[in-house]
Amino acid sequence: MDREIPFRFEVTNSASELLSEHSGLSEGESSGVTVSVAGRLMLRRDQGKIVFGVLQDSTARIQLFASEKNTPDYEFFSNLHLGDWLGVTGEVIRTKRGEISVRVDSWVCLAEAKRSFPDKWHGISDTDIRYRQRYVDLWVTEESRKTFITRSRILSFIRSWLDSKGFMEVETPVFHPIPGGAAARPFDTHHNALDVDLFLRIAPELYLKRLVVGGFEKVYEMARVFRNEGISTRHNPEFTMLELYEAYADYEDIMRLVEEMVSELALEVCGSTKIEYDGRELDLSPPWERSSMLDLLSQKIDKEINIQTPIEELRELCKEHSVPFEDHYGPGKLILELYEKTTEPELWGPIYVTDYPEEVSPLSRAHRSIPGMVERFEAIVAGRELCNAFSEVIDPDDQRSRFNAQEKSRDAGDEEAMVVDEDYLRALEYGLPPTGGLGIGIDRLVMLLTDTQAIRDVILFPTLRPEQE
RNA sequence: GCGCCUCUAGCUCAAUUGGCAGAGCAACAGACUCUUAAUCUGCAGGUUCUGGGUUCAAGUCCCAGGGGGCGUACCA
Repeated sequence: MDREIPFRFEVTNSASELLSEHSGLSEGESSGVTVSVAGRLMLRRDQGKIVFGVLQDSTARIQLFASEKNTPDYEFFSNLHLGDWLGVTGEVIRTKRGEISVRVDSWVCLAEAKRSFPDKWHGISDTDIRYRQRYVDLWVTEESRKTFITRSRILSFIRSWLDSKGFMEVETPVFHPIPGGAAARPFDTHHNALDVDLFLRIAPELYLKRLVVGGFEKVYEMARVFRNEGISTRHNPEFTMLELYEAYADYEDIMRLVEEMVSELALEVCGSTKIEYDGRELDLSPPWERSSMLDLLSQKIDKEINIQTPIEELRELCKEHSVPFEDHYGPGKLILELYEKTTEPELWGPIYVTDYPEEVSPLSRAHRSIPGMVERFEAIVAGRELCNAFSEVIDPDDQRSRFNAQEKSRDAGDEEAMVVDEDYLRALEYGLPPTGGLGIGIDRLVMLLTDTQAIRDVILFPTLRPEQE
C-alpha cells in the first residue's frame, strides 16, 4: 500500500483541547464543529461498517469514529496498522456510548509504522528495549512520557526562577585542558588541528568562578558533565548538573536559596511541598534542618570527634566500624569516610550537613571560626546527597596551597585528586569577591520529584553498551 | 571491577523429574453499524542469545562467551 505522504498537515486542536472543550456534548450529539487532529493510531476496533480508532497525540488520546458512509477510503482506514500516524479532519461528536470522538470525514496517513507496535495492553516490560528504543517507550509507557514532561518543567522552572532572582545563564567549555572542579576521573579526547589532549569536563566550577572574576555577579549553568566511572541506578556517565555562583554571598545564603528554590519547585511540579519518595514522606518546606557533620558523626558513634582528634584514634574508629581506609588518608579524609559510612546512610532529610574538613574540600573557604574545617554543606534529601555547596576560596595563595596538597595526594595514589590550574590561580589574583557556590545533580532532583528509583528513568537516552549485530 | 539473577515468536508470557516448543496481543485472510485491551472464524509466525559438552533425547543439566537487571566498589 503505497500512499502519498503530504509535506504538512494543518492541526487545529490538540486531543486534550478537544476533550475539554466538548465535554458538554451529550450522548449521540454532534457539535457542529469541524477540527483537524494528528497523532498515532494506538487502538482500532473494527465493527464492520464502522470502525473506532484511538488517536494519541502529545497531549491525550481521543477516539476516532469512522464509518463506511462518512469516511473516504474506508477500506484503507479500517486496515491501518497500530502505530500509524494520521491526520484526521471531521466533526467532534459524542458517540451513543458516550465517548467524545472525531468523526473521520477526511484523513491522511502521515507515516506508516512498518514495525509492529508492542502489545497494546502490556506495553514493554523489558527495560533494555525501553531504554534503547525510547521512541517506542514514550508511546506505550505512560509514566515514562510523564516523567520526561516533568523533567522539562523542572528545568524551565529552575531557569525562570533563577532568572527572576537576577542570575544569568552562561555556557562554558565542555573541553577542558585540565579537568577541574571536582574529584572524578575524566574522559579524554584529542583535538587534531591543535594537536592537544583535552578532557570532557567533570564540572564547570572553575570557569564559572572565572566569570565572577569577570564581573558577572550571579551566574549559573545547566551543565552536562562527564565522569568516567561506573554505571548504576544512581550514576550515568554523562549527567546534568546545575552550578551557580553568587558574588557577595556565603554558604548560608546558598542554603536559603536551595531550600527556597527546591520547595517552590516541588509546589510547582508536584502541587505540594510534602511529597513521597519510595513510599516515604518528605516535607520540603523551609527551613531545612541544619547540623554540622562533626556533631552528627560524634552523636552517631557516641564519641566526641573533631579535626584535632589524633589520627591513630581515627584509624581505630574506622577499624571499629569496618570503614576501609588507606595509609595516606589524613584526619579529614578519615573523618569524611567515617561519616559517609556510618552516619549519612541513616539520614533522610531534608537536612543540611554543614562544615567539612579542609583536606577533602580543596575549593571551599576555611571556616570563619572552626580551624581545619571549611564552610561547606551538602543537603541530604530522601537519603541522598542532593547538592554540594560552599563559600568559595577567594585567596589565590590559599587556593595554590590547596592545589599543592591535592598534588601530593595524587602522588600518593589518589587518581581523582585535582591538578593545579595556573590560569584559574591567575584569575583569582585579579580578585574574586566573597562568593557562594552551589552544585545540584539535576537528574537526581528529577528522580526525587518524579519518585523514580533509577537514573535511567529520567535520562531519555542513558548510556548503554552498543547493540551488537 | 566483583557477586547474584536473567535471556523462548514483533510484544507479553507458558512449557511437569531432561521426552514432539505453546498461548494472548500484533500481523495476514474473513464476519460484524456504537466499540472501549471489542468479539468471533481461519492462517502464518522460532538458530529457545551464541559456541561447545553430557545424554538415546537439552528451552531445561554442565562449561565458555555475549546482552540485560540488581547488589557492591569508585562517585554525584
